Amino acid sequence: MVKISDVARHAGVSPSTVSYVLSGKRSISEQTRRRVLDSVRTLGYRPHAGARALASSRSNVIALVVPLRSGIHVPVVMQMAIAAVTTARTHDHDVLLLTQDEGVDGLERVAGTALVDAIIVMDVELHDVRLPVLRSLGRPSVLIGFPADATGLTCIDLDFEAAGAACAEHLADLGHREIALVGAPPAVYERGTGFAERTKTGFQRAAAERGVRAVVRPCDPQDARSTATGLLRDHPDLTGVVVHNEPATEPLLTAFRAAGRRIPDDLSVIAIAPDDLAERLGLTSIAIPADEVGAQAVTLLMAKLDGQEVPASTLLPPRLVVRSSTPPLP
Amino acid sequence: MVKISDVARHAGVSPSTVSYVLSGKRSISEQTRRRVLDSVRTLGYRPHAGARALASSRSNVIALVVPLRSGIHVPVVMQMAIAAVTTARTHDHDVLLLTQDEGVDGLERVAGTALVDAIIVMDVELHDVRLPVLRSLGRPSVLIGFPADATGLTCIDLDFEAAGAACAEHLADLGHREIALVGAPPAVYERGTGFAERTKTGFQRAAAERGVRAVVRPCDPQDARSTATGLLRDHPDLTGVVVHNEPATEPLLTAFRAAGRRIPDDLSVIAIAPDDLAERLGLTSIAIPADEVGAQAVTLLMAKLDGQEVPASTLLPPRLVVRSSTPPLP
DNA sequence: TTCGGCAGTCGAAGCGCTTCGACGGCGGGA
DNA sequence: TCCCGCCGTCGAAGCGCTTCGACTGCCGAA
Repeated sequence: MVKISDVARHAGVSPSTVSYVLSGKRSISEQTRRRVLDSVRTLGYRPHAGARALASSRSNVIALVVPLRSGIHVPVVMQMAIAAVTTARTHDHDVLLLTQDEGVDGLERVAGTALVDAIIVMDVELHDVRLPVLRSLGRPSVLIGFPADATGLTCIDLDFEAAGAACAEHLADLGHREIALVGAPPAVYERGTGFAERTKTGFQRAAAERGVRAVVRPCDPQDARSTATGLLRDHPDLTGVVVHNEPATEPLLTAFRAAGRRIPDDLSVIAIAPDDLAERLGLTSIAIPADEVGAQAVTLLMAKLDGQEVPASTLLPPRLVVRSSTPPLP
Repeated sequence: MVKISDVARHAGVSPSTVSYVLSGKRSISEQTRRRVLDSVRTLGYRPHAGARALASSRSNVIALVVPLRSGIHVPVVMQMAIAAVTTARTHDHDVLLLTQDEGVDGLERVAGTALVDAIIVMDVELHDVRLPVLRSLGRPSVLIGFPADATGLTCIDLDFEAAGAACAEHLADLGHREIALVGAPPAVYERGTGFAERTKTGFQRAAAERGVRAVVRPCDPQDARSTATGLLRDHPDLTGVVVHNEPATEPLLTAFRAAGRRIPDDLSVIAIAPDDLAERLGLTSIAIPADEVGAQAVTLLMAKLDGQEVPASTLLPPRLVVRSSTPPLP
């Protein structure tokens, strides 16, 4: 293994000079710089990560905690992870993969051993047990998703309120006068805050602003059929539906069709769902911008590592992709 | 930060004794052991990863290179990755996530800086440019998938030959007398060796042993329709089909139906494909055992890190899951 | 009784890097 | 002309851990 003293000898300088050339933390004459860099190249020098971490108390590694539970959409997670790794690399950092099931211990371990400098947690829950730990860990962190109480933490996610509003506005623009939002299962709403609630708020506000009648229904995926028929019974003039409930999306479409509504002829549909699902079903949709979330999470984390102040919450603007399920009304 | 000398002082021993208690590399009296472990616990000591790596030249981290190209099935990759992390943890190791596009440089970087002790590469190609690097890196590695020339490397994957055979046998058991394998696109076969070829070999061998007529066709996903009609025209007595071509699976089913064959009444179908696809389509199938592949890859790597000899190639036995697409013949 | 050997412990020497303080030389202001 | 201060470089002191050799008792064999 070639070490910094080898480079120093080869370049005719001291090890500390080599270090300063490489880190740029002190001014070095152009001539010395060049000589050192030449030696680095010809010797193929690579600083030892452990030694560097020990001396500088910076490992240049961040932890990424990925979720395991079944409700989540794997491609979205993967996309975020890849984006995170790619972005981390542009900041000269690497990514350590942790699974949800390591839980609190995992966080304490990687932070406590100084294996990582900072942490990204995906898929935080409303009352996540990891929150107090993250707050007291003494290392920067970024959460993907919003817990009930995010004080002292940095969070990022899609702006679900804007997403709800965008859906309502799109339908209003097309001429719909009565629209519905079919949301998460009742249990999710009962738990209080969260992305489900936000979508609803945005949807209702935008509809009100446009003078469009708006109804909101929760929906258990297994009750898709009854939700659909109930909705159509109570609101026979309904012409537009927003579905924010990934597993229920396909069943709902089936149920609407079974109830005699052609899509999109009789009923326009927008999904708030991963792009591949919407793509496959040909639905106008708002996707989770996974790449952007992953990349931004890392960017925020890097800023925090640099000691900068960052906004406590980052809401990414929704992007509505129009597909065949929301044509203009005749 | 509490360090080993703090523990030593608290326990009334020397730092080296603490180290030996923790590593178990020298015998320590039960009494001292207990005292040290108590101190460790009450002080909440965690060894500094960087210091440990520097002193022991072992980082206890392995790299996992995940593929990016579009052909791959994301949930399978994710499942392997999770299994790898979980298994690595049982061996007291962590996993660093690398993306394919870091390529050769990435491997040289993480190995050269001693950031990782060993490497797992997923989705190796037949003539992967990373192979020579892996061979010369001086660190253990395990490949998931088989390149054309695997000398000096450790590989693991599903046993596609056995999978092909299992499909043929299952159909033979059910009473089929003429069966077909619809495989990868022609280009894949032309490239020579690889999993496509192996499946074919196993399929043909088993069919021959059972006295069943067997035909093999490559298939481009966009030519699914013509492949299906051509197959049925040339072999009107065909009653069983094995599809080993993930993207073409659904189009092929559609094409068979369009050609007037009911599934499974007129035509039994087996897929060699990810479980979720087969599940969704209700097809009897052989899945890629992602969990097992990921876990075993890590186990092999750990054995190599321990200096043990491991088999150059590990072929995981296929498991055929019977669903509704292959009922017994009347 | 003597002594070899082993179990249990310690001290010290690194592992390879960063960083702090110091120092020589040189340019510019007084 | 003198001195201050800055630029560029060096030496040395760690960062926290592992590990090697050495030392001390103590037991059992001779």
